[in-house]
Amino acid sequence: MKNLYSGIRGTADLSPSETALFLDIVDKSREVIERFAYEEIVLPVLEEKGLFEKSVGENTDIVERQMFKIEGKDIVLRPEGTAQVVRYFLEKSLYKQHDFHKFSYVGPMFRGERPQKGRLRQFYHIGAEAIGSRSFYVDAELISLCSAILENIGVRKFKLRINSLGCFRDKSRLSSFIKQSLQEHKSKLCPDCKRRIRHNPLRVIDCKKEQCRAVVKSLDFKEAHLCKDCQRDFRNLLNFLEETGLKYVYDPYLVRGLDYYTNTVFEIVSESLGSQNAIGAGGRYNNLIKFLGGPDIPAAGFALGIERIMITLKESPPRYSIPVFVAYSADADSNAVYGILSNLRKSGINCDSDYCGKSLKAQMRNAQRRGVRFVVIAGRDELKKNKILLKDMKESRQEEIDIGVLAGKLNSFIKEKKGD
RNA sequence: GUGGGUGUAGCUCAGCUAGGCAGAGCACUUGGUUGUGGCCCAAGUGGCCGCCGGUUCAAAUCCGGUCACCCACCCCA
Repeated sequence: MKNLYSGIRGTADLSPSETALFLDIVDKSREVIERFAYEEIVLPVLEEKGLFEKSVGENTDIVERQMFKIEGKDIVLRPEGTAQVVRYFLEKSLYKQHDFHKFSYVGPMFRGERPQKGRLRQFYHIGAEAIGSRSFYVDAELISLCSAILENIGVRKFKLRINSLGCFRDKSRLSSFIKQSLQEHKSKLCPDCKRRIRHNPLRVIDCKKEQCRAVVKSLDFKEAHLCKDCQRDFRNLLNFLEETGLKYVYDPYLVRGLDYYTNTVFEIVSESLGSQNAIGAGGRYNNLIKFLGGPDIPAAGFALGIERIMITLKESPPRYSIPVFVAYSADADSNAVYGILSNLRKSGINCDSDYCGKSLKAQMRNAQRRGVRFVVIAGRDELKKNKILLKDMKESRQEEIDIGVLAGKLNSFIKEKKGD
């Protein structure tokens, strides 16, 4: 036998246990997101190409070569969520309804990168965006939401790195400062950085290579590029984070690659991830809404990568198992057997049976393997008396009971033995 | 997009250096006195050795290509 089809490169199939973990992460995230009063929205996977060119930036890798395009149309599979939420916000003129909005979303994103650990072509984001306030308390709230989600999920070791790029003017100033001052050190930089000076000078200060780090350190700019307001806001934010007990690492060399970021940028990294070590990242984008043709409204947000969170969690949640299995002997009346199964389900009991005509021994083995607590054994003689055997697998005890009281009995057993 | 590694049973892998019947463990199926799980024992099922081509009497093994996966770079969440 030969498989005719295989999955698309860079996409993943989640097994039942992986799916359980995935859904657990989503559930626990939603729990926290709700507590922080962000409203979940579901947006389409298809978007106009131009939206991302304009917001994420035409010179970014994402836009230049990682977007999946629909043949012959200016439509792409969304590579990220923020631009899309802003598109929705503007299209529905939500700023006319209230001046402040908080949204969250969960869904697949698509980028045509070469697959690697923690890097798929279809991957899932959990994101949150707060639109309409300049307050640093919003930045703090997003960061605290982000870490509360991770804690609730059970991600143990993560680090928050934070920086401020400053407002649009500060950011451009920093950019040209870097560009200029790096020209004379150009020969000392790695080939990648030599290229970066031209189209994305900010990324040079984020380079991990020793040689480049040394050059960047010698520039010693830190917060020098920030205007008074931005400096004050950033200080206030860091102060507040400290007051509320949120640990962070101030990293003046942290840069986010998307064009729309201004002021606060942050990322959450975990060491258990390998080279794709960011589980989440975000920041302010005070100019994006205006840039996309809307009013001058500030905003901030973040996104977490579900697959990357899954990698950091070694333990899967305990596998779902049914409490009841209906086994039967070969000579039992099968209508009666499947009738019992059906009635148990009507009584709200999760249960299963054998559909392959296996021996009773094999059925018992199957039930054991699946972690079933109670087995209903239906034999010909018992069925004739309108009875069955109810076996407690853990206690290794069984008793003969009337079919009429089975569901009630099981329901109270399940309640009582829950968790043991 | 660049570099390196790996493709053999459902899973984890040995076999490849030096060509000669396709292997192990786990899992699965059946059985070990009539109709009962775990532990143990026995037997059994299961492979186009990723794919295409070349060399050879003979290829999982050598050579060329190709695809996929993994890791790193890059990029990003």
